[in-house]
Amino acid sequence: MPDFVENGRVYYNPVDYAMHHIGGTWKMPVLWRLRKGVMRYTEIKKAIPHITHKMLTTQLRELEETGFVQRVAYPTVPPKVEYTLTPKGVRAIDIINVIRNYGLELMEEANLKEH
Amino acid sequence: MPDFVENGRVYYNPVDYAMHHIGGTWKMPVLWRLRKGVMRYTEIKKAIPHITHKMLTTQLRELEETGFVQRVAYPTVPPKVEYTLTPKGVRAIDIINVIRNYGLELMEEANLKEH
DNA sequence: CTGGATCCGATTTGATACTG
DNA sequence: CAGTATCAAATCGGATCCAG
Repeated sequence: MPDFVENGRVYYNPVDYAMHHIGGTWKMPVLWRLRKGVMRYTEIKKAIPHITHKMLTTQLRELEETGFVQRVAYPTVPPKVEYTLTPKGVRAIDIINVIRNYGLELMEEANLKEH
Repeated sequence: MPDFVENGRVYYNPVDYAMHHIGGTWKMPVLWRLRKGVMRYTEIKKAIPHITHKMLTTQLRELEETGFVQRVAYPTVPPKVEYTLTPKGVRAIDIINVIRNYGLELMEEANLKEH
């Protein structure tokens, strides 16, 4: 499998490419929270423990640029901004679900071994 | 979903936990190469483009500690060391396969859009 | 052949302050 | 309410050297 270049960035393999889009500490949690429908910025922030303001905004920006999330801003005062999954984002939920279930599986094994 | 603590380390969610075990740039490529059977250190190194000596050894060490890979060293001169997947490692291949196919899917979409 | 250790630059992340 | 900018801390990764 040769390298894959996009926007001047080199990806070593398909896993690398996929993880660049939905990987990192925060992208999957953000997508996962949006799976049931539209959410406002502050809602997402409250729903994800530990995430900082900076991390949430940068991750949302990247997910928007890569087409996983749609951002709709209402020009009101104070501002109101809504985020929803695009079809591409909905597709990602399938993958996240697999990884999530696998994580639960590993956690169970780990728990069992502690006794 | 509350935090999950193991070995003094805090995991925020099941995805976080799973990715700590098989995530990062190199763990999945290493496991993937081992899917067909036993390999020696240098074989793996040659099979994975770009990986450095340091990264391969540290990732193999971690995969061994977490039970994904078994290491067998033959006390010969020069040394000969063989790596194989454990059942836990074999199980991980299923997940990697899903992520890998998803990556291929995203890469196709991206290629189509470039024209 | 395989592995460990060190140094150092690059990248990522968090805390904080400021804005309309 | 939502977003941007800046700075510092932490983590990660590569190059290199030494060893059994």
